[in-house]
Amino acid sequence: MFGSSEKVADGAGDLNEEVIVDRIYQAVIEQRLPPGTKLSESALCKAFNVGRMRIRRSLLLLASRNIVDLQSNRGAYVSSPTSAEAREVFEARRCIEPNVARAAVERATAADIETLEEHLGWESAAHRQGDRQQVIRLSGEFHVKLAEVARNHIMHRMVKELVTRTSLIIGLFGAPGTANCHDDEHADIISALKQRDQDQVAQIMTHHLQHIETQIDLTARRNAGVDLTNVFSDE
Amino acid sequence: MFGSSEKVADGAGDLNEEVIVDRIYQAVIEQRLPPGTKLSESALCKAFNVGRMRIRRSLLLLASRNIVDLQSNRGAYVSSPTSAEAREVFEARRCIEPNVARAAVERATAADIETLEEHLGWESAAHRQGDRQQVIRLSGEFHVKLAEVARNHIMHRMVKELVTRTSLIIGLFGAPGTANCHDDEHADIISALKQRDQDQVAQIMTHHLQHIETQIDLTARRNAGVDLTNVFSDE
DNA sequence: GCAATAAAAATTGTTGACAATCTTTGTTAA
DNA sequence: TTAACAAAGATTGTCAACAATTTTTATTGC
Repeated sequence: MFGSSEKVADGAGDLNEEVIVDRIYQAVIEQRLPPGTKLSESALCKAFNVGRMRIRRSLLLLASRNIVDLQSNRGAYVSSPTSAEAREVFEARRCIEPNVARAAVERATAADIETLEEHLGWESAAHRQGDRQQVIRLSGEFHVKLAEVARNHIMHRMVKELVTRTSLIIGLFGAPGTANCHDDEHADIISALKQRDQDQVAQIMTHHLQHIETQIDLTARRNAGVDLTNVFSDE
Repeated sequence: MFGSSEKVADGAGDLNEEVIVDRIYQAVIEQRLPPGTKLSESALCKAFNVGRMRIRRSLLLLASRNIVDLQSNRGAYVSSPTSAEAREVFEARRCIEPNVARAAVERATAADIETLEEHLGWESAAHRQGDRQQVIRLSGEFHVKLAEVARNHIMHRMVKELVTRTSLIIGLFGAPGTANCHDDEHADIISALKQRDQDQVAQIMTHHLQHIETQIDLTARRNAGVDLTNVFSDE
């Protein structure tokens, strides 16, 4: 329940940049790291129990994905997308994800579909139990997992970045308590996937993304800051 | 004509990572840095006249875009895409660039079209003069400039990365002397752009990308290495 | 009490030295 | 001559100390 337990928990230790970047991605997706949160080097060093260089490299990578802003001599902050940037993110998703879904139809194995259905099960379970954080995490991850099924590393990486940024956008512009997605639309996607109907999958995805975009309002801006030590504790 | 002139030329100096990354992108696009070329830190330090840290950060950024491979304890090498990766790059381009072209139709100003036509002029001039390196550079850049017209930073960045990787792929798999694109197809794109016909622009782009993909053969693999000091000299 | 200023603390940026690893060179023996 | 091995050299990875900047705290004057 405290940051340093990171090291204690898996004493094997020495996480590489990829792991650190991924953990921060996760934290952003789950909205445990709201936009604007300062990511100080020393705090991250303690949280992940690694040297400062490792952290700096991780922050650079996150900045190159627009997940954090690196301000000269002032430190790293979780990115706060502007409304213009938000529009770009959604446009990019509308361009890419329907095609990702198409590719997923082409390449989905029975095991893939099973995995997605299992995921959907978790999603609706979290929804029923009112576990908001899990709902957020799982609904975002659905898109990433679908991109995995598409078996294109470039697009997978892209979707991961876009989903993460969407989480930030929803955190800033969405109505409080709004999740990323409605799981029933995810169910429709899986259903079309099983029927191997590329056009329909693409169409549902397009509509789904439009739906998400509808749920946000580009005016009000919440701010927030959290304690890093707690964010990265073992749950 | 030699590396250290870099500093002498613009003594203002102190290039930041963005500039260094961009210059290496350029060099890769123009195939002055063939796949497999070792990018040793000391050589780059001399070439750009910056400290090692700056170079290491730049290499990390390039690695995160799959332009260079970072091998532990062995150094950085210009990426040598496998045939599988090549397929992923082309698939990604087919997914993204037709939509980029569509967006460009939506947002192109008269000035934008003029810029593109001017660029096309340079392209055909280079083609006529048989200046292969310029042909390569300009034909790749056309796609990047089109992405600029689309006014979406995410997609612009994406196209830049994909075009650069395509240069590597052509260098490895393409017939020797093959350029990136045929400029007449670029002319068709501009023409459709002027008519504001989104569907047609997308269709031409799709066909154009297929054409590029056709020109490569996924069997033979050339190797090469060059002298860094010459590559980054002022032309 | 409040604003402005100055000192102190904390944080980030950079550099250089050292350790670890790989590569090359040279030597020896089969 | 070739292969295996050892030493030397070069390159990359890491760390700790220092410099530069920002943020916080304390003080002074109004």
